[in-house]
Amino acid sequence: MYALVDCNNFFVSCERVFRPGLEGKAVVVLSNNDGCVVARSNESKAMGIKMGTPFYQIRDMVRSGVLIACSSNYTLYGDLSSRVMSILADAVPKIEIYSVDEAFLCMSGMEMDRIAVICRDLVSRVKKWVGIPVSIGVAPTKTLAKVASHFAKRYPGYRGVCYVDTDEKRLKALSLTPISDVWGIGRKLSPRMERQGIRTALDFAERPFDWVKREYMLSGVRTWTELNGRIGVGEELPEKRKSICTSRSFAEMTSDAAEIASRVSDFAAKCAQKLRQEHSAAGKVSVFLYTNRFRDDLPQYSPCASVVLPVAANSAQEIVSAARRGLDTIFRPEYMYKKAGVIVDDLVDSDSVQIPIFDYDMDLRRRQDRISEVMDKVNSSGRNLVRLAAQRSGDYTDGIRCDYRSRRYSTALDEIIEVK
DNA sequence: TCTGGGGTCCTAGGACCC
DNA sequence: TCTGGGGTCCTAGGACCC
Repeated sequence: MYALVDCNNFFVSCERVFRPGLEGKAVVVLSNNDGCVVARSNESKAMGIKMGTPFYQIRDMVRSGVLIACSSNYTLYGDLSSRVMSILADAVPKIEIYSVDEAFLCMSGMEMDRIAVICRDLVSRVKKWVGIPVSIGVAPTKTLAKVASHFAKRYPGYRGVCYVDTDEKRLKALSLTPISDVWGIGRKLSPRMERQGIRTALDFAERPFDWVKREYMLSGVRTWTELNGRIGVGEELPEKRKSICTSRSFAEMTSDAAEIASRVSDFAAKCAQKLRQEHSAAGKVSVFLYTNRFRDDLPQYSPCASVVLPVAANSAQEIVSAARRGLDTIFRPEYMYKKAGVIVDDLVDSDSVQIPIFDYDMDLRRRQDRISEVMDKVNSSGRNLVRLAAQRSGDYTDGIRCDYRSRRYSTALDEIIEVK
């Protein structure tokens, strides 16, 4: 059995922990730049506000006081997430953290009675110890556990935990689940399925295997298998990432080459820092640019350039210099850019990097590694006190709008101590 | 005026090989 | 007019997730 633990309206719940006055109110959390809605309280969902709604469309509701907006505060959410996860990890032999607000608990070999005790306990413990409400879905496969957790979340009668542990319950649950709510069926697939007469998860699960395979190939078969109660989704998520991306939208569009170059340098330096944090090195550095896709009155351009490094690297100097070279090949001054980013790919373990035998300046590499080490130490406060001249004077998150930002309630103290 | 960021996996098709 | 067949590997783009 799997238990999927899902934090309810996670970002909103995090804000509520430190502002109890938000309880019972219609609240939304906004993306970077206060651009669009990324989390909603039940009350704001009930008002019809959709995920991804641009903020300007609901600004009047905020002004008139019927809706409260919070800028996103990912430092806070990350900290509360790790507190929740450590409580979950302590309760079961094995946990797979699936996202910032979700984890699968592996309950294999346990009696249902025991599972029920653990789950009930976790709902109240996480609420009491961290202040975050969670819902739990229990079922024989991950996809069914997701279905179960939706019921747990939607109907208070379940008191936070829903079990799909018999075939009867499975069929009932699937018949009440719209196909678009199924894990793995997204916005492109669900309209297509509906045209084929598939309205609910049960409609899909009842189609013959061969038809599913022909129409929806491997990923369709996987979902179909899981809905029918047999494991189709693999066990473990890899512990190390395979690519790392740092990107931001700009508050205002720009064509300024120097401005964009320094932004890209910031993103590249941030990627290098993330690489070092998980002891990885990148074999490839890519840069991408976007014009404003919502402005159909303006010419559109969204290039991407990749630079292959002769030797996998993670120093700020090397990653930034590769990113700048890539940028030079795609930058065109006649466009107005709204967003840029850097992706590092082909990651390898940093202490197993292949060094060429000939034509390689080992001394330079050692110096760069040493410089990175010192930079990381000095910058461990989170403020970029030491940076390359190519970077901007601030940090890569500077210049983005966040008019409704909460404080770093749970991490600010650590920061002050470290700076001292 | 104003529309996020960061990942994974899969597939089709091209390049290349014999 | 007419131009093999069958593999593998890589990559870009598209789908999905939160």
